[in-house]
Amino acid sequence: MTAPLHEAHPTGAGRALPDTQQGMRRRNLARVMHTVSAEGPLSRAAVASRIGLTRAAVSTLVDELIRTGLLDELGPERPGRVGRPGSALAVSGHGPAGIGAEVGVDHLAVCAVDLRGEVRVRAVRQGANRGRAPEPVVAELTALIRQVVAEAGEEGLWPAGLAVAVPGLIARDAGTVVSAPNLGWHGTDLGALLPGDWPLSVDNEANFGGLAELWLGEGTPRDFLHVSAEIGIGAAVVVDGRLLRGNRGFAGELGHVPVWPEGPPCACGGRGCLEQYAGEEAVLRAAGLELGEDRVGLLAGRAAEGDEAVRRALRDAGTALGIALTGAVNLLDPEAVVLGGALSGLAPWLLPSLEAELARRTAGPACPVSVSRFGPEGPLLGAAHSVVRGVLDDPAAVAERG
Amino acid sequence: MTAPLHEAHPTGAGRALPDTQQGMRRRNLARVMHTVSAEGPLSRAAVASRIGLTRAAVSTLVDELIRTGLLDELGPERPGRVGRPGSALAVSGHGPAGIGAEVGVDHLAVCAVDLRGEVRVRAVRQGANRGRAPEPVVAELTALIRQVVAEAGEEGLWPAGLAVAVPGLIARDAGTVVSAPNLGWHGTDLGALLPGDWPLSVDNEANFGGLAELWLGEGTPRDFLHVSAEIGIGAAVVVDGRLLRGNRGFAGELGHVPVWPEGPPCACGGRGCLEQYAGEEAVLRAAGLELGEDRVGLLAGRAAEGDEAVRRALRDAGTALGIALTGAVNLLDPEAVVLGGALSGLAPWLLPSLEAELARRTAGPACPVSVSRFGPEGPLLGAAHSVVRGVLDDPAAVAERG
DNA sequence: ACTATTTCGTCATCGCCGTTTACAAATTAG
DNA sequence: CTAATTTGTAAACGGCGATGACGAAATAGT
Repeated sequence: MTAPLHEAHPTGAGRALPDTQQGMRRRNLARVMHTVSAEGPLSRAAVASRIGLTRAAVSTLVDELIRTGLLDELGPERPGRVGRPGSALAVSGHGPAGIGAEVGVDHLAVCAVDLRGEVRVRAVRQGANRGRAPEPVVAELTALIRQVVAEAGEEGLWPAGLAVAVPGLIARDAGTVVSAPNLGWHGTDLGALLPGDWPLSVDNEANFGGLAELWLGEGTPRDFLHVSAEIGIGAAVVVDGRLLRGNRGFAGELGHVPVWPEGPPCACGGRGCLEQYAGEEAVLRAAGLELGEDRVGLLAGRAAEGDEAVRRALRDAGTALGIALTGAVNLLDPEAVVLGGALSGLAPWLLPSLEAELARRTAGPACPVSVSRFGPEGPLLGAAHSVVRGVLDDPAAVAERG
Repeated sequence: MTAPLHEAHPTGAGRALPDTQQGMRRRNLARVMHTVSAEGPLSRAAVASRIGLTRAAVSTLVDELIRTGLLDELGPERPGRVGRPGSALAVSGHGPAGIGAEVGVDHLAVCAVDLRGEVRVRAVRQGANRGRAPEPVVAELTALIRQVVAEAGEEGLWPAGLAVAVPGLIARDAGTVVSAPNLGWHGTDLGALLPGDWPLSVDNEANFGGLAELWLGEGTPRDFLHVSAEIGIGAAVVVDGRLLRGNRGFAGELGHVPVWPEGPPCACGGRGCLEQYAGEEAVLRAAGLELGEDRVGLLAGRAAEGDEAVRRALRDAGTALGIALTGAVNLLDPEAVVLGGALSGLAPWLLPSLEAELARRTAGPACPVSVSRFGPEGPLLGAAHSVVRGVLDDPAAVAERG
């Protein structure tokens, strides 16, 4: 093919904001931050060559970022090459921090992450939240948050925002929990219950887990499916480095993909949904176990001991997951599937049947399936990092507030 | 919720090109073109208020676009309001045009679309292409293209690019047909067979059909699933106004989503794929008909006559489609599902069972299903318009060449 | 009919920002 | 110790949108 290829879905069209010189400046500040953040200590010249601007332009951008405390000048690099050594720049470990919080079925967790991406403070509170009213649970969470914020403050960090991961459906662009069956919450406006001191975002646990994988996973592609399961089975669909939320924000409801269309009825109104085969309750029932605390640990323990009923239950769950994922993979053609959340702990017993099913139903090479490094920590990390990313994406905004 | 909400998946990060003033200018030229194109004749002041720039800035942008022949000044508007009437601007009907081409199983089609979006020239050539070698088919297509280009030239249009719709899998960012089972083509490099005179793009028929729906459909949302079927069943997944292509460019293979996991074996290696229930061959077989020309017309005709076997076959296909779409809708949460291509002609008999199945398996309000206005013309229109969109997206580039 | 008001398009000026060019500083190569 | 290379900065330049003012062309009010 001699002629250049045309892109049929250009992105330039959907831009909403007017394109002015100030916007250009803001975007370039963001690109400097992202580059330094992603590629460690870097000289001005190195940044310039990476983002395609001149050294002079980068100098003024870096000056501004140093003035606002978002970048630190570490001093001259130890040279190995010819020429004057550059002055290493690094993202500051002080200043704005992302506060992540998680409402789990069995615990509450909060952490503070600095711009470098390091977890600086964390606090966890064990205790079953299933069936408790939102108000006392959120009150406890607020106490934890205030504690973490205070400790972070002692280290020179101030909260740039708060992100809360919840196991349930969240209304898009609003902090309202539409439905969290694990907790028994419905139509709960978290924004009204949480402190309004900082910018707040609330999102599905699976989504934040997927974002953690995208931002922190090593070698994670920009197109993948991140599957995580508690009682429900959720997936984060990441396309071209962006999380797909869907029209109402309900995208990723893998748990209600039909697997055997005439299977057992499901709460959603359908029959034979994935959740009926690979959901926590279904697996426990198939394994002959009862509901209780630390159900994943129980399953993993029994499976490791060689309990045949448990192993068979997990094998069957893997098969059902494989069927549902075959559909998803055919529809989305992702570069990889990543198992996170509770699934990562059960992966050894799920993976064989899952991968077999996926391979059996795929013509060419099957989509690779891997296990998240973060396990149950993914959502919390993803939440905190979403705030950090927000700062990296618009450093000028934070400079105005800081 | 008092605090502003934070976006967890900012787009600013992935920008590849350096952000310079020339880029800003180019983007603003594009925004002017898009605005005028989308909202009909508009004065400079109206454009300015819409895109957020000042009248002065828009004036210079418009001057440049008029100089390069992309915009026309129609003269003073007839005023209904107080104040000096503006001078109406419209997209030019001369200059660059998009050439769309389609390789169908039973026909070849080519058309030329001007920047206003109007089809100015079209040419169709009936004749079965199934099983023919690529070379003679593409030679015929090339002749049609040259004919259309010549006729367009007489109207003052010159080709800004050529886009070809093919019923099959296309390698991403290359003009190679990986597999087109309807035609019997495999690994065919169309770029080498087609004239290299213009920028070329090749894509799946379903994708171009979905883009036509996105760009030309009235009231079509920016998030939807466009399903079309010939022998295979393909879907265009449109997310936030962008076509989702997937890692290898194979996204949207709805035909191989498992519907009944232990159903009849499929060429893909799986069992019970949607194609085994709603694919053209399967429906014809279930209806007791034989393969032949104009198979869709045959089915529609018999169904209209009241043939019970045909109606039952279509009803069952609708049910299978409904099951597969339930999975897709749960995964993507689109705003709508649109049936296009051959399906639009059969919609009266498919829709009832399809919608019933979708509603039965959905908890809240089911995702609305509609039928494309374009029918079998969608892919051709989408292809031609993709070239036009490319011009609107970067008018400066075309000015350099024109 | 005449004036005031409103809106449109344009022009000159200004400010912002990345580029270009030049140069001093700091290192390695020979 | 000199030449070559690379870094960071400063000054002049040029492109581009914003600002403010002004004439042109319509309506609204008297």
